[in-house]
Amino acid sequence: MPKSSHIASQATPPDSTEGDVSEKPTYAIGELAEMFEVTPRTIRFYEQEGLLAPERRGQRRIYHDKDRVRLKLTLRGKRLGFTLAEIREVVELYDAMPDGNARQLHRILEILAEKRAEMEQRKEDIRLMQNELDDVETRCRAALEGLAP
Amino acid sequence: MPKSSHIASQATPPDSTEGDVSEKPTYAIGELAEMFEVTPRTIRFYEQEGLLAPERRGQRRIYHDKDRVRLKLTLRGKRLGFTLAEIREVVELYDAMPDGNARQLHRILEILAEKRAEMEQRKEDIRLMQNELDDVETRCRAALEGLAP
DNA sequence: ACTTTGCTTTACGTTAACGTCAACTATAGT
DNA sequence: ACTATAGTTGACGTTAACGTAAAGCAAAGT
Repeated sequence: MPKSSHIASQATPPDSTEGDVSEKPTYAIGELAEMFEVTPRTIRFYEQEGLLAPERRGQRRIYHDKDRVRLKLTLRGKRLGFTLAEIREVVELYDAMPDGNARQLHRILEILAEKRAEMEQRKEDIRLMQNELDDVETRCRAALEGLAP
Repeated sequence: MPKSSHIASQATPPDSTEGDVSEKPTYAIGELAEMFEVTPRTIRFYEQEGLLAPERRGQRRIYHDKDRVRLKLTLRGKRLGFTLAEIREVVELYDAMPDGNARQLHRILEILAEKRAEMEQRKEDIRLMQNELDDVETRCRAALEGLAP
């Protein structure tokens, strides 16, 4: 790849290299990383996996709010035990929406139904897990009572 | 390890090698595996990780209801995105309970509080995720409407 | 001009959670 | 006695999701 030296002939209006005053906010990879307490490596990895597609300004990645939201969704999915592949599947629904034909749209509805079912399962799992925690706590406190009354 | 050939001098009452009629049920590893749709390998691995400790009858592993419940808890934890290490931490609470001293018991209460917080986070994650799904579905149906009215 | 700071790619390393043989053993049925 | 059917212990392989280190660019401050 020839290091293309096109000198930003794009007329991005009052494009200040930094200090977007009253403009749509952009983030460097480090900012985003700190913001979500992940490493830049993680963010680049997610891009490599097709979960993010930030703008490029020269060599650097520029993240917009749209990207920030996506990262948030991704991390949320992770906390719920989804794999990156599964998350990408959902994320791609977003992109596939605007120009989707009928068959694609119906396919999306199918996937949505699946995910919805999984969420219900998770909710049930949480409910049961909380019961367990309650149970352990109760017995734990009982043990403490019977120890030093 | 000398293959100890002590011929089961234990008086396990009407211990039929199989066919426990009206007795506490026991399971072979394969049964348990099928029951939870995991492989025997997985179950052995969980044992190796300290999550299970089945009885041994000779060379074979014998699983009781207690073990079955533990496996169930483990898989539930996995679905919620916990690592085996985290799950073990909770599982060990169970064991550490009966003979726990005051300091240990308080430590358990600490961990319980942490887990509880995590569960709340998960619940919030689910709530938000469901909103997302609702949103996508709405827009998806709208796209279908505007396609073939 | 020089250094710092932050980013870039490339590439190999690591960890968790199993999968996949291979070689062996024990029990049950015929 | 032989075979089929689980189950057993290694031991190495695999995949996902990053970590880590190397080498280099580029804008920004001093």
